Amino acid sequence: MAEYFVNRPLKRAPVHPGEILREDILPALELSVSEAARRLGVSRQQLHRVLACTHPITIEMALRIGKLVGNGPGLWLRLQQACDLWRVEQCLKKELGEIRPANLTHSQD
Amino acid sequence: MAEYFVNRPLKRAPVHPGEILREDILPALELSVSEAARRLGVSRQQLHRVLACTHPITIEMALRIGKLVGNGPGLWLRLQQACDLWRVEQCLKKELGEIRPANLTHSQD
DNA sequence: TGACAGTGTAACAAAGTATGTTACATTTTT
DNA sequence: AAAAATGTAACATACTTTGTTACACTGTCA
Repeated sequence: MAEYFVNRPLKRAPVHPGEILREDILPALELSVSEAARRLGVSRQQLHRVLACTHPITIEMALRIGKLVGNGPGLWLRLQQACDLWRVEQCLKKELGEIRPANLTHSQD
Repeated sequence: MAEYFVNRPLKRAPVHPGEILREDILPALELSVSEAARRLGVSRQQLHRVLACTHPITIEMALRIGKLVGNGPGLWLRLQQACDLWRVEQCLKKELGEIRPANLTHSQD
């Protein structure tokens, strides 16, 4: 038991949702990159950047992809947010360490 | 029963996390805006913009606030994302309507 | 009363980012 | 071989977050 469900900062970067899209989803739907981009209403380059994991899945993109794939934007947003969170956490470790948690004042007003 | 748990687009904009921070959290911690900003390591103006709900809680802000409040960034990110999602959905309704969901090909390779 | 700290609001600049467009080389398919 | 799809790069554009500065208003306190 123990640490399986502990919400702890990850040691390594989470999987980028673009990778899942490229490796699993598009093949399952038998969609080429070009055709997927066309149907999503974005440029081929933009989709490519997402699939190459160099650009994030924005909320707009998540809505588009969610509509095309049929599962809604939630999954893609959660995956992307995990990536963003991890990245920003790395950069901010030092600054965050200097923020002291505020204590609740146990006043009984 | 029925529609309470249905994941349906909201009719009205979700509550901005800045409002919760301003109305509930900061008062409970007995922190002024100026002091909270100082402890968060951001400018007073930036915190004010968040509290006034004119600016979003970015991931960086969520990490800072989560550290100060003591509950982590998750809550703030979820609330903010709900706002963002709603806003973008409003702007994209038309375009999203034109995206036809892809059908799974039931191939048995 | 006056001094002072906190707050709301606005304008500006700076830095970063997502996206479309264009171009070109390489790979795959027909 | 021809055509289509893909990977990669550079550029411009628009948008956004943040800090800074400035000013007016409020409440507190000596």
